[in-house]
Amino acid sequence: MTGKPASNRVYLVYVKDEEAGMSGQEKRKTRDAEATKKRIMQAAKKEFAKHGLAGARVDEIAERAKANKRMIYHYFGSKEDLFQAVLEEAYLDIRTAEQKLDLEALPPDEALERLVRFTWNYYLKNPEFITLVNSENLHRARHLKKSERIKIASRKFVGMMDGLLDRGVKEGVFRPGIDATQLNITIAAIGYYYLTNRFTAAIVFERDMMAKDALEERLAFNIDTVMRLVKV
Amino acid sequence: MTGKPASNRVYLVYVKDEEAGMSGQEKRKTRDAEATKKRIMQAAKKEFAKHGLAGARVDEIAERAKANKRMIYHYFGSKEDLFQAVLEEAYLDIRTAEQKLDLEALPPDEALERLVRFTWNYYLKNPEFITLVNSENLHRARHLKKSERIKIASRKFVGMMDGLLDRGVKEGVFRPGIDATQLNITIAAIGYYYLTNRFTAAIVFERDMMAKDALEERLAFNIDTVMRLVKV
DNA sequence: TAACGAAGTAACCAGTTAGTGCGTTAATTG
DNA sequence: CAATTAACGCACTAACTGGTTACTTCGTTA
Repeated sequence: MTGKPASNRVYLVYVKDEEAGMSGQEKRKTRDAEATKKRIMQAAKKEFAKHGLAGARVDEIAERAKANKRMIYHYFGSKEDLFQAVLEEAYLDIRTAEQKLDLEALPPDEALERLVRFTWNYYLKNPEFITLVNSENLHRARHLKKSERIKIASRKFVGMMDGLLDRGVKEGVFRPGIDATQLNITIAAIGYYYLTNRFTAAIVFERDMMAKDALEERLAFNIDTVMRLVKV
Repeated sequence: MTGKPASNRVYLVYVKDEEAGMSGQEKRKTRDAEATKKRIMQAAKKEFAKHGLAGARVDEIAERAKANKRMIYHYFGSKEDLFQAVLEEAYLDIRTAEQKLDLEALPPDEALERLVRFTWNYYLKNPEFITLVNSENLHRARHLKKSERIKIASRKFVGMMDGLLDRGVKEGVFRPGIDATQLNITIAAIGYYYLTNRFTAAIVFERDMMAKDALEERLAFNIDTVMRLVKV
């Protein structure tokens, strides 16, 4: 009736996570902002990859990350901002891995084959990347547009391919006049399409697209395709 | 107080759609199940293509179709069933168009080029197809799996390609040993990937992917890629 | 022409979902 | 060690959304 009404909320005491017999796993520290952020990012990557931006559920991400939903909003601001963070990290990861291929140290044709193999294997081992990119394109690259870091990393990547093609032409192993962008897109396409559309393709072609020999056959076919395209 | 309470709903009188000066367009009949169904399908195709299955809004579809939401559930049962209907129609449409190409009447190399051109142009003119397929793959082809009609149409399509390759080998214009499925996937991939990922690609490659000359360049590159792949 | 089934409609509902208010608890620092 | 700061958590809500109820009205046909 008078003054402030007493809070009717009930708060539980923190439960120590030292459950008996649960050792072996490194014990989660009680407070660790970076670790929590990382767990949220990982969980979000999975969830966004599985259901797309619209289909993903923030509650699900929180649960998977073993974090409170409030933390997501604390660290990332909104569902969309979280998506953007996840997407940016995914792009940066593949671009970084590409830089590590050290293609400059190899003869042009070997370098190109290595790139085709790498691209294929990266998609294969990081299926979330493909789905995230699909989602982002459904949203007309609205999020990627904002990332300056991605633009810089992309330029470096395109430059690397330009250099590789030039070198191949100079050494007489590649025919001249090939556009680096077109080649890049093709290398990505022949792997990406196979993997992203493997479910519908399995029905159309009545094959198990993910069988070990099917995957090997595809990689060999793709290398062949690219080599026939560039060789003199 | 007693007996049935009177309905408190207010019903509006049907509004005749003979708005002054709106002629020229063929007047919509007051009752036309087929037309309504078709409008719903078209609206759904747009909405699903634009936002994906999860992102699409049934209310939006109803509005765009100028139909009542109840009609969607009356004709299609559920949002998912509507998606399935739209997807099936989309697949049937491209498979039908392919059959009409009459590739058997052409020399093998010309037939193949025609198919590459057709595939590219079909994707270009039917952007919803690509996005629907992406959505369906996000859902692991859950809906397509149920469609027997698609399976039959697919078999016919694969058979056509098999025949074309065989004929090319016999006539000595194609090299032997090419797998029809791999080739098919590649033909689709190099067009599909370019178009579906045009938004992120525009950022990575800093190009306008949809500029007229960019599109022409890509088609030429794709034809070249396929021809180098199959020719002896 | 009465009557019946199909086409059409608006209001409603129950469950979901992104996002918050407001509090507690652990770590850090003066 | 007191005070401040940052991490964390529960309960809640406003808006949304797929689906339904309960009707009206049109077109056809027995």
